[in-house]
Amino acid sequence: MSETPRPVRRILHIDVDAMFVQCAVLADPERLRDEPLILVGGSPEGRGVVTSASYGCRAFGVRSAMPTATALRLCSRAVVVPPPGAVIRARSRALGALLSEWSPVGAMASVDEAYLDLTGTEALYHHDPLDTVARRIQREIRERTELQVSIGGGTNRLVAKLATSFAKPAGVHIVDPGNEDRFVAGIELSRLIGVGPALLADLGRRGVTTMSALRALDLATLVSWWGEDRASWLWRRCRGIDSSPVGADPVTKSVSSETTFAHDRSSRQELERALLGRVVDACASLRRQGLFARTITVKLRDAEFADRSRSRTLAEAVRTDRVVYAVSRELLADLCQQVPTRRYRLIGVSLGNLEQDAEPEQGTLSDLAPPLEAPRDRNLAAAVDRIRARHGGIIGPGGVSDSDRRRG
DNA sequence: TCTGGGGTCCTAGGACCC
DNA sequence: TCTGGGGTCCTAGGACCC
Repeated sequence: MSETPRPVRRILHIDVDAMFVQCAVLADPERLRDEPLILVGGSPEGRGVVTSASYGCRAFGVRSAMPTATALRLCSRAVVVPPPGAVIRARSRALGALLSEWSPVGAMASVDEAYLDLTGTEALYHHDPLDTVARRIQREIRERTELQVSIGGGTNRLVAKLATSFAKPAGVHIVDPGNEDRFVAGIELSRLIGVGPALLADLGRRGVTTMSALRALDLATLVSWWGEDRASWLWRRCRGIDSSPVGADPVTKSVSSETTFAHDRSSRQELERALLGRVVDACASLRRQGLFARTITVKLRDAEFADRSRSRTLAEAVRTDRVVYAVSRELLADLCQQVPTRRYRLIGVSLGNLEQDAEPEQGTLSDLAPPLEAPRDRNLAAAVDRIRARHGGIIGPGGVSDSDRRRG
């Protein structure tokens, strides 16, 4: 079988530097424009953690996911602000729209990062080196969205993303074709995408603590440890090999809402009240995206940080607070019965098995059973959504939700 | 230091069907 | 009567990422 040579791919990974911090400044420039020490995250009194820290704070050792209280001990002069959700979503959309003008093949990978496949656009951009095109894109993003980004580039997504960390902040780092293997060889094992604490510990137990030690192993050894799939994934990964396409923006697979209590809760009543707030929040998000869900999952995290969940898949897809809460309440009861602990730190609900519309099929048994959601249920939910959109989220069945109360 | 909230993907076992 | 293998869906849990 003869293979036609595939063109060398030109992939960019665009990553907004401290996106949440930049957006906080854009949301409140008067107060924050000249402030070098900004922490975005939960309140230090509660159990909040740092979502994003300005580079000024990072110089003090502050990192994201660190408890806010700890971060303030390291950097006491920092200003703590909540995530500016609306600005983040708007700038993220603007970034995505701008990038789509540079290439038809691109995808947002999260609110603050995107991939762009420029393969085939060489003539369009005057056969300029990838580095030159990247800097042009970077400049245009700055001018049109006011966002500072770093850009990594290479022949595949993995290498492009790894390259970005060498570009931060505000830089561009391109790995030339043919240099992928050497480039990845010089990277710390813990920075390899997909290698987290658990895999690192597993490797450590087997005496593998460095990238060079991992790369020295043959595929057969890795297969004997983990089986074919995982072994070949890691074998390719530590050599910078990745043929995955850039693709399109991903479709939503689940919608969830969860909350950590300021203090552990134990009474069923308190848990149900908190659960209702999460259901109202998740269902509103579901409807905003025009979706229905068939699977409902309730999650509890106990004082020892152990998670337990119960889920149920319904015969038809639903979207109203009433039905989702009724099912969630039963799942919670089941969880409380089975789990010996009586103190919980977190409760959440997740909606999965999503569908674009939920028209009942004709001529099936569903004609015989009454639907879970009557049209009037859905109309009521839609009406509440409209009122909430006008007045800022104060209506819910049974009262004010947790997140609404926080907004005050 | 004591651990958020939004997600995606994977695995493994069991049920059920062909 | 006994046995098998593949496919799909569901559930629970866990790893990982931003």
